[in-house]
Amino acid sequence: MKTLSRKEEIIITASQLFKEKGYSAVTMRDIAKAMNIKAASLYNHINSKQEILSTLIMEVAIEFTKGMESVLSKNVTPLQKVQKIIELHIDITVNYSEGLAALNNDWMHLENQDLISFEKMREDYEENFRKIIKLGIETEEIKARHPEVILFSILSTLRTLHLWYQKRGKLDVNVLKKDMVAVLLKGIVN
Amino acid sequence: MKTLSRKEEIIITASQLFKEKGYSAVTMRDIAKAMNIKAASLYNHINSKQEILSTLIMEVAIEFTKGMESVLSKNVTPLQKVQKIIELHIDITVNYSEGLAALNNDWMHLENQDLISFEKMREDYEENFRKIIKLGIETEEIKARHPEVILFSILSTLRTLHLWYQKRGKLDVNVLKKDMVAVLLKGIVN
DNA sequence: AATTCTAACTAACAAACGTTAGTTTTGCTT
DNA sequence: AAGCAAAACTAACGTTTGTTAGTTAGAATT
Repeated sequence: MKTLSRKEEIIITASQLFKEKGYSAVTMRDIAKAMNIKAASLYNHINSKQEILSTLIMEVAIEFTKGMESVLSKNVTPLQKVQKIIELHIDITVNYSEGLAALNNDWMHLENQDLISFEKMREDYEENFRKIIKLGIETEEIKARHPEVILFSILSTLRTLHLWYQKRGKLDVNVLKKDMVAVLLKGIVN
Repeated sequence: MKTLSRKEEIIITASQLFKEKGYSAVTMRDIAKAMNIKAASLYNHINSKQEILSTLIMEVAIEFTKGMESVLSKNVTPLQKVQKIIELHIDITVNYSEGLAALNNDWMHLENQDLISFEKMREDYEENFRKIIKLGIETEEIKARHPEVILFSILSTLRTLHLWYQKRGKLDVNVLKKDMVAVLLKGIVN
């Protein structure tokens, strides 16, 4: 068990508050109060509120980018790659729940180069996913529907998984993966 | 074509800004600037910033509640009810895009009775949906998977549809309904 | 022409915001 | 016990926030 630095504790506390109310609605005094210290004390460890957001989001964004690269490098069928992507999202949801919430809800409050980098990473990620789906349609593994609808329907489910994962008593990860893959790929109709 | 009251114009302008940056990050001066007037002038037409949010969200929430009641009253199979719910979400997405964004992202900034009412409506809505799914599993129309996973996977897709509907050049509503129903119910695998 | 209504304006408020500077306390290492 | 680094503190700053009060310009109604 790694001991957390004070800076890491601040970021974790902040991320929990961000998840509840969003970045803009959380003040430095809120974060400090949750740690039983004064707002000014936070600045012994961090440089700005913006830095907290940036640290949180960029860490998760890089995790997605690395995960997608790993999926792309695998020598498997397009459909199996889709399955790997679903599992990737579930792993990140479990390990970075609060950071994921910030990424989903507060990315637009990033500034300067961080915002540009983030948007590029997201665009690349979606484009890679889209290509896999299109390839799967060509090989007839995947049904010939509008790729955009398929992409969006899978991604939106995965992106909001963090909201449910905590509410419904933290299901077993492997069970969750199996169920999600089944529902998303094979539908719900008998 | 109904002419809008000044109050309605303010609410529409605000809702567009809320959708971009979230309720907390939008100031009264932002809203005023977008209308080429001063912030103080807004108060000739509205009582508070909170009132704008409340008006926006409650209107859409009531639309969902009425829609669900209509679905429940229909004498059709559970699976057909699920289909009706999907179509309900798409209709609301098309007609109340910005209000829907506020409902999804900023409901937690409602205050007092509005917050209580909203949470009750959402809980009832989900519970009704859940019951329909469970009934569909009993009648074997729907696959026997964890109902919570089915519920969440459909709802999360529908709830974030508004993000895509504008980005991807406003597809024809009827085509969209058909595709969404197909993907959500029958999956993507051949 | 006088009146009323609508919708804008200027000026200002108290509170809350992120942040800085300088100082004091705390707890470990020597 | 002394010294030191880490981490807290108090006090304050300049801005921005939502909002109120009182006033003015123009259009519609009498």
